[in-house]
Amino acid sequence: MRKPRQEMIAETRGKLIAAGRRAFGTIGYAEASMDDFTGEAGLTRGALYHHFGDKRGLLQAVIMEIDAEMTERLNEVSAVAPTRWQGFVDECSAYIEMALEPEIQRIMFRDGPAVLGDISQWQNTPGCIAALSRSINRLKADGEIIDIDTETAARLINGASSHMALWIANAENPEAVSKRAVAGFKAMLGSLRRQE
Amino acid sequence: MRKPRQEMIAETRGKLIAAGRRAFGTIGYAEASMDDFTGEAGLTRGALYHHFGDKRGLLQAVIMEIDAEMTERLNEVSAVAPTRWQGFVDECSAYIEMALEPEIQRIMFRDGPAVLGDISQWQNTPGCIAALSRSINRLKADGEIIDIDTETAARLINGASSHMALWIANAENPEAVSKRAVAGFKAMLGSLRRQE
DNA sequence: AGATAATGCATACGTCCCGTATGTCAATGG
DNA sequence: CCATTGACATACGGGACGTATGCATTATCT
Repeated sequence: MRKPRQEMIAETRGKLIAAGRRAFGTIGYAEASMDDFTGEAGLTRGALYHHFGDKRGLLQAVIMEIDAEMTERLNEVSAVAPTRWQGFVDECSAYIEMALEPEIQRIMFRDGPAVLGDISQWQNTPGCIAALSRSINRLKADGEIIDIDTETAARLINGASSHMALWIANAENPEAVSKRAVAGFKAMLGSLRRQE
Repeated sequence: MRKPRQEMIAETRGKLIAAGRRAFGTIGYAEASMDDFTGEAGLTRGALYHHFGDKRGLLQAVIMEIDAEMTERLNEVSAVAPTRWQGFVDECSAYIEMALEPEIQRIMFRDGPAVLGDISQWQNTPGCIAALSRSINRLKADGEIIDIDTETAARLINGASSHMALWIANAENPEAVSKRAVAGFKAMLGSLRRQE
C-alpha cells in the first residue's frame, strides 16, 4: 500500500473538483452546500478550504477544467473540416451546441460570470476565445473574411453564441427555436464572409 | 395628514425597490443583506416579504423597472436619428453604452440572469429585445438589411452587445478596448446591411 | 356608528451555511 | 529517531434567510 503522497493529494483535489463540478452543474453554485458535496466525496470542508481557499476558488478550478475540455473539443471540430471557412462555421455551431449542455451552460455561462466576474478576463484569454481567434486569423490570412479586429470578432461571436444557446435552452420549444437560431446565426456569419 | 392607503403602500413598495436597486447595483445581489438595505429605507424584512415574497421577487421587480427605463431610452435614441439605418446603429451603440453603466451591467447582465435564469424569457419578450426587433423590422421593410429572422437578429445583437460591454467594462484599459469593440461591432452591423 | 374582518408591516425564532481557529495524524528529512 | 511540515477533520461563532406570530390601522358589514 505504498501510495506516494503527491498521488493522494492529487486524488483529493480531483475528488473535490469532481464533486463540486457535479453540484455546481446540477443544482447551481448558490444552492450547493459545501458540507453536502464534500461529504459525498468522502471528505469535509476542511479539505476544500485547504486546497482552494474558499468556495469561489473551487469554482475557479472547475471552470478551468471545463474550459480546457471545451478548447480541446473546438480544436478537434475545426481540424476535421474540409475548408477553413467550413471549419469556422462548424466551430461556431459546436460552440452553441456545447452551450446547450446543462453543465456548461450553468457553470460557464450563468454562475461563473456572476460569481467570478467576466471569466474571459481573469485569465490571459481563455481557451474558447483563443480557439476562435486562431480560426479567424487563418480566415483573414486567406482573405475570406471582412476586415475586422480578430479578438473583437471572436468575442462578438462568443457573445452571440452563448445568447443563442441560452435562448434555445430556455425556450419552451427548443427544437423550433434551435432551427431559427442556428439559421440566423449562420446568416450572420455568412455576411461576415468577404463577398466578391 | 390624510394619506390614502394606496399611496402609502405604493410608497413602501417604491422605497423597497429603490433600496434594493441601490444595494444590488453596487455590492451585488448575493452580498446585499435584506436586513441592511431595508433598514436603510426605514423598513424591515417583513415589508419585503409581504410585498415581494422573497429576495428574488424584489430582484424581479427591480429588473422590470430598469428594463422599462432602458426601453424608453432606446426608443428615444432611434427616434431622433436622421435615417433608419443610422437609428439602428445608434440604438445598438446606445445599448452597449448602457451596458457599461455599473448598475445596469451588474443587475441586468450578471446577477439577474444568474438568479432568475434567462431574463429575456420569463417575460413576454422584454422591452430591450422588443425595441431592437421593431427597428430591425423597419429595416427589413426598407430592404436595407439581409434576410434574417427578426427576433434572432435582435438576440444576436443583444448578446454581442452585452459581451462587448462586459469586455470593455472589465478591461484594464477601457478606453482603448472600447474603441476596438465599437469599431468591430459597427463592422459587423455594416456587414448585415444589404449590399448592392 | 360600533363591531368585526382583513391587511400592511414588525418582531421573534429556528435553521442553514459559511469562514476561521484549532486539533490530529502521517510523512518527510536530517 | 525525532522534529517539523503539511493534509485534513472538528469545533465554534456569526450572519442571513424564511416563517410564524403579533399588533395596529384601515376597510367592511349591519
